[in-house]
Amino acid sequence: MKRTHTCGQLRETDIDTEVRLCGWVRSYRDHGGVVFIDLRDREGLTQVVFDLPAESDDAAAEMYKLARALRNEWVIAAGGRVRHRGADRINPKLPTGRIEVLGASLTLLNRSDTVPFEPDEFGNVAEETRLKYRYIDLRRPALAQALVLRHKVCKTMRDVLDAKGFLEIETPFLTKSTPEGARDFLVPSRMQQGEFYALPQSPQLFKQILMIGGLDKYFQIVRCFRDEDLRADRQPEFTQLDVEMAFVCEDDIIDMTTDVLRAVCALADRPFPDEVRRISYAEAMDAYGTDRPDMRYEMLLHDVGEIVADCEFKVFSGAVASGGLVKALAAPGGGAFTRKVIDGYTDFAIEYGAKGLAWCKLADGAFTGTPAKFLSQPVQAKLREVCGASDGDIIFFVADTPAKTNRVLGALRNKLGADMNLYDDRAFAWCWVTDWPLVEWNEDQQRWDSLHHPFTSPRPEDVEKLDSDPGSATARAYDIVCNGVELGGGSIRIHNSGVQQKMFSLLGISAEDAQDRFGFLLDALRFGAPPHGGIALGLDRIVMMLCGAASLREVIAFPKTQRGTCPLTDAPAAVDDKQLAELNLKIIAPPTS
RNA sequence: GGGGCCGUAGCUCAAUUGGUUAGAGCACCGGACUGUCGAUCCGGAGGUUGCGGGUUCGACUCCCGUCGGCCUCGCCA
Repeated sequence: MKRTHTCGQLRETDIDTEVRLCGWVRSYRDHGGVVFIDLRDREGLTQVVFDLPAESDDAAAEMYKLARALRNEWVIAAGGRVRHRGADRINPKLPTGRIEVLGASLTLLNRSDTVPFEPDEFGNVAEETRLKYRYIDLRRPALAQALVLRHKVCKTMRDVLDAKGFLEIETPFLTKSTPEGARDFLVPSRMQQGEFYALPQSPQLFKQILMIGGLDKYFQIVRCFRDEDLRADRQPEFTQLDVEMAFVCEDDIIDMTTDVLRAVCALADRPFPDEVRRISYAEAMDAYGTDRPDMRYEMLLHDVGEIVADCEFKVFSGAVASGGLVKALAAPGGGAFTRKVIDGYTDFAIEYGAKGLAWCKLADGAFTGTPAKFLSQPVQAKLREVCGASDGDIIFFVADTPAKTNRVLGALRNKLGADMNLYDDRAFAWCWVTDWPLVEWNEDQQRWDSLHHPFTSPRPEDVEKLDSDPGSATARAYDIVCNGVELGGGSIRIHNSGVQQKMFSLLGISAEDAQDRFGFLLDALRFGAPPHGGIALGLDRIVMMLCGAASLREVIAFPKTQRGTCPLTDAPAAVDDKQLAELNLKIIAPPTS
C-alpha cells in the first residue's frame, strides 16, 4: 500500500520511474478506450492514464473496468511508470502537467458517497456547509495550503526563537478567572464544587511568573480564549505566539519580534522592510485617527479646530467651544463623488457614531457643500493649505468629541482607501506604535482603564504621575501593526510590587480585591522579580495576512461560526443530567428554543 | 443588544406585476466515445422553495413570527 511519491511531486526527471500514488479522485474522464484519473492529495494533482487492455489480458481488463467505475472523491492507490505526455498534451496549468502515470495497478481503498460539494477551487459553497463537512473542505488546495503555510510559520517561529536561546514552556489552560478585559470561558470544578476554572485569555501572568522563576527567554505557541462576539478576524479561541524575556527594554523585544517577522515573511515570500517605521500613539491618532494606522497610503487626517474655531458654521465652532475635535480629510479627486456616494459615506460615519458628515467639494477656487457659505475666504484658503487639497478634491469633516472624531474619520479613511484603490493589494506596510498612554478615562464607569493591561509598566519618570495626573503617564508598550491590522502587542512589565499595587489602586481595584485576584503575582514580585517584558503576536491573523485570506476561518482547521457553534461536531451541546449532578449544577432557565 | 445582506434540487444559482407543470449548470444514474485535463455528446432521476402562521381564487414572490448563515456597530487586544 505504501506510496512512493505524493501527487504534487513528479516531474520530467522522474520519467521511466515505477511509482505508486495514493489519493482522492478529483475528476475522471472516461473516453471509452482510455480513462484519465486526476489524483489529488494535499501536495497536488497527478494524471493517471488507463489504456484499453488487450482482450487476452484478464487482469488488465479487470483493472480497466475498475478505472472506468471510479467516481469523485473515491480513494485509490495507483501504480505505474511515469512517462512524458507528449508535446501537444502538456497541461501548463499543473506543476505535474508534463508527465502522467501509465496505470499498471489500481487498488480501490474506499468509495465515497456523492459529496455535498466538490472540494475544488471553483464554485462558492456556503460557509456553513463547508464547516459541516470540513473533512471535504480541507481537501481544497487553498485551505490545505493555508494550513501548510501555518505549519511553516510556526516552525519558523520556533526555529528563530530556539536559535536565540528561548525555551518553549506550556502554561495551564485550567486557570483562574481574572475578570479584566474580555469575558472568560468558565469550566466548573467537580472536586471543588461551586468553583470554576477559567480558560486563559492569554498566559500573561504565567509568563511573568516564569521570568520571576528565572526561566528567562520563554515562548509558547498557545491557544487563548475570549468569550466575546465574533468577527471575520475574531474567533473565541485563537492562537498567539507568546514571548517574554527578562533583563530587557523595549528595543530588545522590538528587535527580537522584528527578526521573527522578517523570517516569517521571507518564508512566505513577502516583503519586509529593513527598518520598521515607528510612530507614537499620539502621532497615529493625530494623522490616522486610529492606534493601528494603515500606512499603505497617505491621505492623512488634519486637526482643523483652530482654523474653524470662530467660523459661522456652528457644528464646527460649537464642537471646538465644548472641547471637541474638528478634523478634516481630503480625498483627491473626490469632487467627482455623486450625491449618492457621499450619502453612503454619511451613513457609514453615522454607523460609527457620528451625528453626520460634513463635506465640501473644491472647484474653481471655491468651496461648495453645506458648510461652504459659513467659511470665509481666508478660512477656505487655510483649509486647502492644511489638507493639501486642490480643485477637484473633496474634504470631509467630522466635529465631535476627540475620541469619536478620530474613530469616525479614521474609519472613513480606511473605507476611502479601499474604495478609491489607494494602495496595491499586495503591499505590506508595517509599523510599530509606541508611547501609549498608560490609562484612559472611562466615562461610563467613571474610572481609569488600562489601555494595554494592568501589568504594563509606566515609564520610570512617569511613575509619580500615577498619583498626580494618570492620563498623562506613558506606558512602556508597543504594538506591531501591518496594513491597519494589529498583529501583536506587548510591553515592559511592572516588576515592583509597590508599583503594581499602585496601578491596581489607580484602576479602582481595592487592596483586598487585588490580593484576592492577583495575590500570587504581588507575592512573586516581592521575591526577586527581574525587569522583564514581552509581546504576543496573533498567529491566525499573521497567517491570514500572508495568504491574503478575508477571514480567520480560512487559516484555522476547525473554526467556529459567528455564533460560536461548530457545525461539524454540533458543539456546544447540552450535557447529561448525570454530568451536571457530578458538578452539582442545575440548569435553571432552559434555552427557550 | 442594534443595523445590513442572505436562505429555492446534493452544490451554485434562475423563476416577469402574486398566475397555472419551479428551471439551468455541476454532481448523481444509464449509454456513446482511444488523448482528455473543470472532457464532450445523448438520455434519466432528483424539490414540503429553512420552519410556523397569515392575506389571497391563487404565494418561491406580500405580511407577521421564528431558526440559521455571513458582514458590521457596540463589545473584544
